[in-house]
Amino acid sequence: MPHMSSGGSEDFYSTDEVKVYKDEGNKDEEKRSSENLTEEKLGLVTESEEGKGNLAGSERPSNASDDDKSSTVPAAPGQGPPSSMGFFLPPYASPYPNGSSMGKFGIVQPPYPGLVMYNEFAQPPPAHKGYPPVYTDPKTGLPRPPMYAAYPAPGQFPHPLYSPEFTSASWHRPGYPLTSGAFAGSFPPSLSPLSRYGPPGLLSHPGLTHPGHPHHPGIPHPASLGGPGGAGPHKGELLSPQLLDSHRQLNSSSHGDENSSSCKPSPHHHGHPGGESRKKPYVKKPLNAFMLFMKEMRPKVISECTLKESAAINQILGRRWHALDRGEQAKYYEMARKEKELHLQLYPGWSARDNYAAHQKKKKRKKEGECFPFSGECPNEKKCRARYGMEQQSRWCKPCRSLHEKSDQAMVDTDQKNFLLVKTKEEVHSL
DNA sequence: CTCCCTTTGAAGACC
DNA sequence: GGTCTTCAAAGGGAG
Repeated sequence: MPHMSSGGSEDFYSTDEVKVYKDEGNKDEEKRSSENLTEEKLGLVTESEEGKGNLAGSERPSNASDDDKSSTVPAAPGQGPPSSMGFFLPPYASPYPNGSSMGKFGIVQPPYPGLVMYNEFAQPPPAHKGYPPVYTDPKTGLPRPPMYAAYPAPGQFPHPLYSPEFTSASWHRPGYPLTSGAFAGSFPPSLSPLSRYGPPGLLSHPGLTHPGHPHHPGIPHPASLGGPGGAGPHKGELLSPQLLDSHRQLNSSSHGDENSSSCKPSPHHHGHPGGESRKKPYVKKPLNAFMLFMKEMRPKVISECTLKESAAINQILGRRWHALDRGEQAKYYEMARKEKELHLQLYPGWSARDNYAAHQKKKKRKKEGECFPFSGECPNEKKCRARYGMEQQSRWCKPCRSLHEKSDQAMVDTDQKNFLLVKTKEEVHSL
């Protein structure tokens, strides 16, 4: 990751880069990027398809050093040097705060032979590696291991499976905050397709019903717990009877003690607007490559600058995404592909359309957001931009133009801000 | 309390 | 088939 080696912050203050991604006046660049990206993406998937082994080989140089890296205490997010690209450390902790984990899965058996298990990550780190600090979620007050902690702190999870006898597997324990987002916001992308979804086979595996939670099926499906309630899909008809039953169990068991907090809706969870939908969990869309990347990189970016607004963070992440080379992006495309694959297997009848209905209100509002170039009403800049393109900005309505200028300026501001932050950090560091 | 912002990608809707 | 819209995550900000 040579381009990230300077601390991953160089992109923060590259105004030019901002324009590349933000100023769509740079048509050539955009077009190139767009076209090539499409091609590249196809290539990436194919590439990763063809070279699954390669992922661990040529494409895994950063991961390839797992062993090397594992010789040191793994850094918690934001603790490691920025240049370490910590997110390429094997962040394969499972996302499931209720104790379900990739590790458990690994222990039992891969439910889908077709799904490649990245066995090199299935090995726990040596015991001497220690554990990263455990943070406390300021909101929930619950212990919150680093988002991407590969090695959860001992004693943080009262789950029996985390007891010493499971030590060898417990390093897979979820390094997740028990977010109110009902796991939705808590899984670290993993090269494993099971990073978000509990192994379907385990969902109703009687053998995995753990003693503390007799009705707990073991591993909830994050996507299925998309609703703030985090209790399971309401699209029961979309689930297999097995899964449905599991989710019912989940609902009735309320996730047990330590996880009950995950059922509390978050004020910031916008998964499903509208009061009623808040009570009705649903099957979420599988994350795409960029979403996986964002999830992984967000804490890192946040730790590198004081920005907290997601919009700003996402802009940075967007630029970083473009800055990734093929190999690195390929990992995320591969992860996304597996996510999708697993999602499909878990919810064969599920369609993204299912979630549209719950957003009708929002949808309607946006639909109403038509461009009225002369009335000065245009709630969505992209309307004019899409309609007339950057070449004909003169045809854009006023709001669209000012919005566009504003967003450009915002980007510049953000970058200047970041530049100052980075500079300050560097100065402080040099002292 | 709810929605917006902001990003990219995937998928569905629509013409 | 091309274009548009919605939704995935996230959390501060605004109304």
